[in-house]
Amino acid sequence: MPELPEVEVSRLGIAPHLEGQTISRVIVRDARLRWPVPETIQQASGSEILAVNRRAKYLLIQLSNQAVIVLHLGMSGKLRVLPATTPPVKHDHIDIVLANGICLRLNDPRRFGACLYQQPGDAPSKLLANLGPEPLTEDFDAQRLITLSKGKQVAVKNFIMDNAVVVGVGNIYANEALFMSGIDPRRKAGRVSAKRYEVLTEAIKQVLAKAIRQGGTTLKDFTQSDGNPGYFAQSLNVYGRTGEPCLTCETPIKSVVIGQRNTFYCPTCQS
DNA sequence: CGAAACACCTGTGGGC
DNA sequence: TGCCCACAGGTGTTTC
Repeated sequence: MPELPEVEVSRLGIAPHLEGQTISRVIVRDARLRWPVPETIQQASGSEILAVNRRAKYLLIQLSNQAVIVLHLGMSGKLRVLPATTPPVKHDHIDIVLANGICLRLNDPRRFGACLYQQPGDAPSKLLANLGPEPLTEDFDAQRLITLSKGKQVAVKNFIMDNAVVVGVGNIYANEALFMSGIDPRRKAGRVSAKRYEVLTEAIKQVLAKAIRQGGTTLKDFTQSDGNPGYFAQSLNVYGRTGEPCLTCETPIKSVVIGQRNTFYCPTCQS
């Protein structure tokens, strides 16, 4: 489900309901997520939620006891804010129940998501250790792409989807940013000019920012935390449009598999 | 070492 | 209508 815009939209949706509230208990109906949900998460009970932050596609719920609940939505995770009395449905794995009767509920059919509990004394999670810069900050710039791509044989599409290079660029927005930049996704990262990396950097920032403004991309099942869909799907130029005319030149959009992922591009506009 | 393949898991849509 | 296969927005691990 989520790339960075969808995670950010989720964060914006849930944060006002959580911040300043006290956790009364945590219900784990199924601990079998990507990693087992730790028993220690029960220690969150009684703590106040100070902030809901985001790093890459991880949501970080900062607690008054100095611990952090780390959530990742994987491919199919969804967060809803509901009355805690709402009967759970299939794949409603975790509830973070608040003292005011509201709960944050995680539903994740494929269970590729994660819910971890990081305490001050714990070894720092390796998950967050090797992440590149946030794409919407000035820490992410063209020079970084130019420097890191030197000599790289990997396809430029895989390069910008590498979380060590820049975080948050998933399959949809990698395809869209490369279309906006006129770059063939199959081109080797080391064979993209500095000038084009300047354009690509701005395209990544623009496409992610616009997607956040539009509430994310709803393809099959993404919904904002209020249950409404995102509206970015209607802005997609190439993703999922195999055989349909390029919106610039009317050439049929092509698809190829790169790095196990479906990849869409215009053979005329991108080189 | 870098690059590619594999793994995890369930639901859905298309073709027959 | 039903069955089977292919595929899905992510990312850590294994293999070459």
